[in-house]
Amino acid sequence: MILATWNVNGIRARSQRLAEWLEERQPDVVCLQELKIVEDDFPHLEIRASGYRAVLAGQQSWNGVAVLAKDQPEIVVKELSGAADAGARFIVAKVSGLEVASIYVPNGKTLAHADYPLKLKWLESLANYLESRADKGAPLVLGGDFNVCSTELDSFGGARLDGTIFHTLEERALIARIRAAGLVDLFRAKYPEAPGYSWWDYRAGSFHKNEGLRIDLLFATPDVAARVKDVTVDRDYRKKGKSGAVPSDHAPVVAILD
DNA sequence: ATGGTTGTGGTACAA
Repeated sequence: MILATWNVNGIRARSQRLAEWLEERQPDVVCLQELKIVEDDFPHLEIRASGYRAVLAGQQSWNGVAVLAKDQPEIVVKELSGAADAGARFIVAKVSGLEVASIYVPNGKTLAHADYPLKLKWLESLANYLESRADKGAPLVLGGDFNVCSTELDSFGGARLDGTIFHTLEERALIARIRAAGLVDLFRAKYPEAPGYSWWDYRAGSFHKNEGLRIDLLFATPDVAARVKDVTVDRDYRKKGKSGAVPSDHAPVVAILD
């Protein structure tokens, strides 16, 4: 079984690359973020042509999250209780005996910006949701763009950027709460010392210089985590496609299970 | 060198 998460940065601009990636990678369950599309305009037919079914929380121009799977996912919930940000950033679906959450954490912009406390509130609400799950034993996968570098290792800036947005003690404490709720960071569990960057700025040759961040994370309950054989970043999908198609600024993160 | 690029939607704004 293959699980994945990918911030596509606009499903319209990325539908061809998405189809190529699905064809090549054949994931069983995929969390997508930054669809930037309303539900009525979502390309369900293209997704279906690739052999997948989707459920989503959509929004015009910004945000938007989906769960794709070869089997039809069933929506559990589309709103995160307690989160102040009303954007389409959260969806939980059931598929193949798993509960799958696809999330897009608010960016926060800067510590001085009004969005920063909203980001913390959103992460707090997520931690609350995970801690209060009715059936804590049920297998859960949580994939998405967390917009937080969990440690110095997760950022090209290392300790230099400590205290700046994505690198604060408050943000990191909330990621720690997700781990404390019993979820395993699949990449970090497998590779304690690898950077594992999944995002590179479009500007200033960041990808070429490998100045990236590991902000796209796959978490899972211990029963699922125990089945993980490998976790990889599909870096080739951060490059232009054969047809010259522009990439997302994020690469897919993939967990291969037995 | 205090920049750079992209997506969406509409010539601004978020990332």
